[in-house]
Amino acid sequence: MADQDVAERVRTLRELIQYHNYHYYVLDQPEISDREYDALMRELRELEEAHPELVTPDSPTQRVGAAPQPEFGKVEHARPMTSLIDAFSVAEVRAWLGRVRRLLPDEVTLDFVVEPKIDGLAVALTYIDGVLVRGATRGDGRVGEDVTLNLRTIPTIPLRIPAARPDATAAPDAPARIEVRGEVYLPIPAFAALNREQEEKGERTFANPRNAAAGSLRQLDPRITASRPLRFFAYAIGDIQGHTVATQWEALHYLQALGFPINPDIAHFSDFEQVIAFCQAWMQKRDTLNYEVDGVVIKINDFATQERLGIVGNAPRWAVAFKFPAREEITLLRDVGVNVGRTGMLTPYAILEPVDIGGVTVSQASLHNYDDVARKDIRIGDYVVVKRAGDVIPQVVQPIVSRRTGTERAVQPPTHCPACGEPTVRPEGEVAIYCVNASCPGRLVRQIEYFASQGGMDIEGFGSRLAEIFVGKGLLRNVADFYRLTYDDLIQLEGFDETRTRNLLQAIAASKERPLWRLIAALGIRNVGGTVAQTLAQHLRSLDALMNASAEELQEIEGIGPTIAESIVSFFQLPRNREVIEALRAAGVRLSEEPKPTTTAAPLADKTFVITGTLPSMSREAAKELIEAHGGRVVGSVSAKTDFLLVGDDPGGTKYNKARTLGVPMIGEDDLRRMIAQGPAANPAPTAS
DNA sequence: GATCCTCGAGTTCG
DNA sequence: CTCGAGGATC
Repeated sequence: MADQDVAERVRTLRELIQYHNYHYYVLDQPEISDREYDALMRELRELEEAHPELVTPDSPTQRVGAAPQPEFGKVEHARPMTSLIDAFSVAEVRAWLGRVRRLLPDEVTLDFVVEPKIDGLAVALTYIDGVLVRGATRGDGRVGEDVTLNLRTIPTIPLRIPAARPDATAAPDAPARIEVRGEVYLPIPAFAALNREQEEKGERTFANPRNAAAGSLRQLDPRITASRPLRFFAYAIGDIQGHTVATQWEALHYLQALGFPINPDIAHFSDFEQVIAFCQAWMQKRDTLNYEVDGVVIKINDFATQERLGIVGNAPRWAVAFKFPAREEITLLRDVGVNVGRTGMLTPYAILEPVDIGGVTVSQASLHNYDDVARKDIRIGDYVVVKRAGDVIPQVVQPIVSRRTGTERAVQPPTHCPACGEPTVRPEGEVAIYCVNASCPGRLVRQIEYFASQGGMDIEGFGSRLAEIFVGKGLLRNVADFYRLTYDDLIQLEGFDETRTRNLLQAIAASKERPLWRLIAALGIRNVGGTVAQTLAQHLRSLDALMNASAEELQEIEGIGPTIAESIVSFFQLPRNREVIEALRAAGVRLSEEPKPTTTAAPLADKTFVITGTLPSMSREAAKELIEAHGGRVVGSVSAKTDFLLVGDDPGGTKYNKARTLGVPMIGEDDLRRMIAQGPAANPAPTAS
């Protein structure tokens, strides 16, 4: 590249970075992902390193963040609030240690303090003679905004130190002056509640807890800040007079003694392998926390050693931030497609420019329903925030409105079914849009798929791909046609040799003997899933009884109300559906069942379980059957009525946290087996999480 | 009539 | 897993 071009590129990069700094730090509305931003910074840094004559004092590489907003007073930090060197892999963390080692004499031994890196925003609190006199945001690292009034509304920030502590341990005297640094953040449940509230009020929602915390702290009216449940953890001393501390570990405990909340999960290691293990353990654990953690900060413990290593650019050499893979990216929404569900429900889905989010390439995401799309004002051609949370399934969070060019198109709900072309219907008061054509081929594919699925008749080896082919070839016009398929029908299909053909025919034949409730569920009656089907099967014992029952009779059954009863009656009123039943009967499918012998003194009687995570030695389905076989019930979500949470590896955050707040005992697979073996009275010793 | 609990339906990538 | 909506209960 010619020197002139380099100078031009450097100028362009600086303008771009400054623009994005402003959006990120001042407006709390980033337009590009952290990754894209990092790439810009990296390019600029490399160019400046190759051409030192181009470096200027105001280059973004020489500063952090953006200038403070004019509405707040400016505060100069006693010592600059630096940023951290990032490491995106274990190898990069090791490389950091290697660089540190080379800068120090061999006889220096190192030990490390590690802290989960909470995704909030950094603040500095100044106390003089024990009184909180000022609180500031980081701003550009040198000068921040005075948000004292807002910070004073956060309950865990002491207004006076030493703060009274419940354990009544003797607290040290307050130092003459201290600047305490820490992170202000918003717990995830509070963030979700806040967004719901904002939505109801028709105000803009926040893309993530960090933005919400930043937005809450930057309120000009402290009463608004006070209404947001912000929290605080102290993590460093910026400046101190009248007391000395020698290490980071000591500093943290001194802060705690003064009454500041410190993160309970900090640790101190002298073995670097334990540091690495800590990082990896936290990467696994991050979904189970009720606050966002985007990495682990590793600091060299000894302050004298820190001093020797010093600061390069705007980041200290003695600390590194091990960053977890991103769970959120920004990408282009290319188009919006329409899915036809088994019930005829039409759901929009986003077709995205493929983007890597935490190691997985995401190219599609459900958009739920058209109301949701309209509420979020998502348009085709928008850049959108895409999140892949602990639940793995990607979702489109919101559009980047400021990045619009004016060529974006609004998303139109379909007026005609994409599969059959019939006009669509939107029932009064419902959000969903339906195709009501009973013989819509799109619906038929999904109905067939559902009939054969694991929750239904469980025809092994028959999935969505085959459902499409079989319907397309006209081999299946309804679910009863499964039992008419012959060897000759299948062998002609692509990919079907003799073995595969025989296997599928065998699997279909085996499905004739499924329990009655599976057949009822597999029929796909609206509002009738596995649980309701079991209730119906237990009370009525045969499909004929179900078919001939009136709505009134059905409502006698506990758990069946007017809506479900009506769904069932109208399903069997359709001649088409009665014909299918007769065909199933003729094919020899089991349509009734014997009354179940009453279970005697089941050890888990009347106990409700919720399962989360991966169990060591059995599938969740197997665990469910085991519990039900011994009289217990398994439900999908934790509530006050839940007796036990069965916890496996990598538990989901929602259930785990709810169980913890409600005090629901947590048990492991071993505890469950013990409860079953020991009989009804046995209470488990809940294992530590 | 309000509130809590539970169920059904749809869903991504490799 | 999350959402919306049905059912039971006060």
